[in-house]
Amino acid sequence: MSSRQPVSNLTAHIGFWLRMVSNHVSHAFAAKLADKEVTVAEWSLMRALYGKEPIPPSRLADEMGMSRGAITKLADRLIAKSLILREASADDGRAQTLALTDRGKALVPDLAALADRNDAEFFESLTAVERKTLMQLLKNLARRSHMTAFPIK
Amino acid sequence: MSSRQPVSNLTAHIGFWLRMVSNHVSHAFAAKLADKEVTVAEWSLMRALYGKEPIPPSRLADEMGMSRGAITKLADRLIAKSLILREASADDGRAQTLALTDRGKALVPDLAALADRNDAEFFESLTAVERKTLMQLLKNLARRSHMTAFPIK
DNA sequence: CATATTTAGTTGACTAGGAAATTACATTAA
DNA sequence: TTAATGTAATTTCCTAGTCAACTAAATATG
Repeated sequence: MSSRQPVSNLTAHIGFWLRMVSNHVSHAFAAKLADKEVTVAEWSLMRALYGKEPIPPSRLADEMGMSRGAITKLADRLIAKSLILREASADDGRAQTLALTDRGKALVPDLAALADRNDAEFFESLTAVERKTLMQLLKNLARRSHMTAFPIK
Repeated sequence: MSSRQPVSNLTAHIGFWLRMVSNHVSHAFAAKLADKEVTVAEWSLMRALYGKEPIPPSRLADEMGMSRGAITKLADRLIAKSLILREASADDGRAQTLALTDRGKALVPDLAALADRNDAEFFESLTAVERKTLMQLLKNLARRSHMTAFPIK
């Protein structure tokens, strides 16, 4: 039944190029973060905590698009590095909250600068108009497909 | 030293939206492939073999942007599913080659159809002009940053 | 031509995530 | 007010990668 279907070229898909570029950008960012001994997921969690009240892991899981189990382990690693801390919630005996330590708070601006630099590095080869167009197209796609969680992987 | 740097919003980065959309597209594709009991990496390897002479794992590693060890294991899984086969190279006693089985060859067009459908699903909300613009911008970025390996993850 | 080096592939230890089971607490209903 | 149900987080088991060590074969060198 399937033998007559033509097999389209991979590179004919927008998704192909999207993944190609996205992966390279993420890889380059991961390499920059590695100098600070932080992973992309760790950065993402720290950024989510920055400038906010302590947040329960379940909310981070939703925001970051990861499972709760993954957040537990990710938080464990950040706690081991003294970048965040976990505290039992005052009002709900089941709940925990996560918050940046002073060390964590101090590190976020450095990492944010790396993120800025990484983005600039890849996209400054486009004109200002092209960048705006690209951003707008991507935002539209995200909105129309109801993409809400922050993209980690 | 870092305390006065402003911390830019994550959503200000093109890379953020790129990753958001790319991850959603890939996830949706993975779900479609799952019905056929194939992973994205498995599809990618099969597609790389399709319509070609047997290929050494080392070349697949380069093309797919994965380590050789990963290709060994990925190939093991595909062999277990009788979708590809591994043969010793005639001329080089160290080398192996990988090729699709008949079953594998027959499956590729089905999977390619899923890839087509997935891409259409996400991007048909754009106009033809917008799609073309997006594709072109991504291709330019890929070219300018010398992205060669196929994007797997 | 014997030995050193390089190359192809595999294997093992480790990392990071998901899904389901588990634990502990909270809420609802009888 | 006790039992049933629901919810928050963690733990366990599994998958799929990386990197580094290893094996075997090919090539280069003294």
